[in-house]
Amino acid sequence: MSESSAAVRNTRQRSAVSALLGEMEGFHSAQDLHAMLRQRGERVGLTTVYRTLQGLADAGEIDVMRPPGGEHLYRRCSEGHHHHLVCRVCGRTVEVAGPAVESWADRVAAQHGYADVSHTLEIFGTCPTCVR
Amino acid sequence: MSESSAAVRNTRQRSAVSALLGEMEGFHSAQDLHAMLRQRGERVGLTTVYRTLQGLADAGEIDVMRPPGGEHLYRRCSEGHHHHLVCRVCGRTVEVAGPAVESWADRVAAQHGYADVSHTLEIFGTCPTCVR
DNA sequence: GTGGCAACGATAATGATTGTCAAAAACGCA
DNA sequence: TGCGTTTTTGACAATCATTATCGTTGCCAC
Ligand SMILES: [Zn+2]
Ligand SMILES: [Zn+2]
Ligand SMILES: [Zn+2]
Ligand SMILES: [Zn+2]
Repeated sequence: MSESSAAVRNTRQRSAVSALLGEMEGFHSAQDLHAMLRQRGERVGLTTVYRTLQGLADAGEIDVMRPPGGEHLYRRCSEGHHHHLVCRVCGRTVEVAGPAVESWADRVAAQHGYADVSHTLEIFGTCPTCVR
Repeated sequence: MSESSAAVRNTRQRSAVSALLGEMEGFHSAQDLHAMLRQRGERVGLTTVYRTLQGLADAGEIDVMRPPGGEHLYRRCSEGHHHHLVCRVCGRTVEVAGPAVESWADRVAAQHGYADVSHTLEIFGTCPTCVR
């Protein structure tokens, strides 16, 4: 049987990725983060970066965004359901909450008899700094 | 100067793809559509299906959706800005309009000084038929 | 008709992500 | 601190949807 140990081990690599995410402002790709780690002299494999990010995402500790025609982007976020206002240029991100939107989505889905409702919502724009 | 011809030629292949899209209910992938065309005996290359779909999308005649971890999906839609309530199982789609959401997104972006605002929004669920 | 040029399509290339699996490292326990 | 078990790592190969090539085909304006 054995529902033994959840067994999530502390490794140098995991710490490095997590720490890096703590310092980043906007969203960044796995390959970006991997490159940054190498520049810092941290020795972490690309595969491990992908795996770690996926794990953190599954655990709800970071958010994933999949922009049109690009790689997946990751960012450490606050808890709870929220959405993002993201700068197309630099990735700077503002977390936004829209209770009205949430209820609207659920209501619309219910009206059409859809169950197990979820949604995705992202707002894109050019941030004050990047408008030049 | 010549603002000559938009030069969009009528071809058997383009007609076939467009016609097929007219009969489909929900969203379908390029590969799906290509397979359906072949079954009908239509001789259309996969590359052409991709190209045609992309062209139609650029022209605003069809909508594209990029579900998590899957291929791009295409569907012929009505004109104007709208969003989709999509069945995770069968792809059945309802077009929904949410003026309140549109203005909310613009307002939020403006409050933070973001310009050139756009957004993406999709609602997912299980349609009445697929709930069994 | 016919010539120019867009469209086609078989094929190769791309590129992010995932799978593989032997070697390395954690960690509970002695 | 040493050991065995189990997880994690990471170099490399594999996947797979999409895109780029580029010689051929065929639309269509004249
Ligand atoms: Zn910016
Ligand atoms: Zn929401
Ligand atoms: Zn359904
Ligand atoms: Zn909208």
